[in-house]
Amino acid sequence: MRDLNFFEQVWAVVREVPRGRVTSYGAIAKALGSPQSSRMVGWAMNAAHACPDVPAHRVVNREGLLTGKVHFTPPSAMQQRLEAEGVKVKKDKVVNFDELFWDPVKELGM
DNA sequence: AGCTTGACTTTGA
DNA sequence: GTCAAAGCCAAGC
Repeated sequence: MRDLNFFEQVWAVVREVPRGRVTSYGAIAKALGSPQSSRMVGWAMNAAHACPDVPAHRVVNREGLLTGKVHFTPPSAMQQRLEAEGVKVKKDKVVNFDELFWDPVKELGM
């Protein structure tokens, strides 16, 4: 893990996110050791956009809001994919986010 | 080569 | 309780 760049680490975590589940930038950043590096998670997602193995649509902000949907192609693809996985999205916001939230630190034992 | 911005979060006032 | 600032790493200009 330490040998990988920040992006690689982020991708590794996001890739472990179960289908129909969502996580937050802060949770991933925290799992990497720096809760405040959540911004980089966003950049990582931007780079991960080219990686089909990295479900960036399952990554939302800490409010469960699809803040990065505008970076998708098309932007509505994010919500569409989430709904396709069983995740209800209302007004760009994940419904039952608290239940659907997937914490890498807790699940991965970090 | 250096400064600014960026898909966020936490903490301080 | 709400507003403002700091912090993180990388890419763009």
